[in-house]
Amino acid sequence: MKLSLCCISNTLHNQNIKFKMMRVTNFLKLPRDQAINILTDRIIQNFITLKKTIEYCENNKFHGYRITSDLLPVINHPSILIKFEDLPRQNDLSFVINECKQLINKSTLRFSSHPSEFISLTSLNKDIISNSIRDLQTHGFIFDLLGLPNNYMAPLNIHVRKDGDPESISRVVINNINKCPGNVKNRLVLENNDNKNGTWSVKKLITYIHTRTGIPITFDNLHHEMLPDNLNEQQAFEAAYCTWPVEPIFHYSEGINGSRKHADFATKLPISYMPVTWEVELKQKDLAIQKMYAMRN
DNA sequence: ACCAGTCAAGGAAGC
DNA sequence: GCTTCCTTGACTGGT
Repeated sequence: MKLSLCCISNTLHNQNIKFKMMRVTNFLKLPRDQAINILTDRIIQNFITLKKTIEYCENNKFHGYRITSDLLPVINHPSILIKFEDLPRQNDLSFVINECKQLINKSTLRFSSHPSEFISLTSLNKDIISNSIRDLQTHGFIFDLLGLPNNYMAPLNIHVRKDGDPESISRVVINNINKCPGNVKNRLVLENNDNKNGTWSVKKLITYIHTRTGIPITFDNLHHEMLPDNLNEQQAFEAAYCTWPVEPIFHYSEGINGSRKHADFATKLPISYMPVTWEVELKQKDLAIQKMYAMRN
């Protein structure tokens, strides 16, 4: 059983090793130079936290790590728009990023990222699409900087969020995916979703998008439970599995009382019908993973 | 030192 | 057609 940590280690968090944020309103309140300096300090801190979190995963024999999308707060916001290379202290940034890169280079972990829920490749509004693609590009850029594979070994996983006619929505999605640069497109994968009466089950993603593009489909057990679309768990798992040219990264979580609110800990273990790495979306994070590894024994 | 309120985003759902 | 909620963890500002 291979398990992967999502973004944050609660253990490190309790030691005050945290990812730093910055809010748009706060940034805009300050003189731009001062705001950029504060932001840069926080970004450098974030790469140090990233390094410590990866080390923690290694030391605890985890099998993967989902890199947080909050490494570079607010830089892509339409009213801020800073290019990474325009940040000050480039030497300091290069230094911490290189440390992460070296660590990743000798690591056996699978790395991934799950860009924000608010990224939309389905919108008919051009600004929303260009904002979304810019955000994805930043993810691709960071993955490149960290020396991560430019392929599905290091996937960028997003949802198709809009419900409705799968034929017309899929056409919009595919068209917009094709606008993404190679370092995004080569890594982009799509995950099943679970809105009430929702559209994007594993089956629909495969039928309307995978078969036309080859884009791999991420299986999420909880989303599948909420929207099975006439496939049982094994069928959905195997159908999604077959869409990946490399070993898949799937998502495992449990809801509280049949809801989609994530539970603290697992009560059972995911069934790997075929070998996969499971990203564990449980609130107790690394503690939940450790408990799952202990349950196996 | 601590706590409650706030915040970024697009879409869904409720009225 | 408008408002509220969803989600997340850290920041902010008041005490």
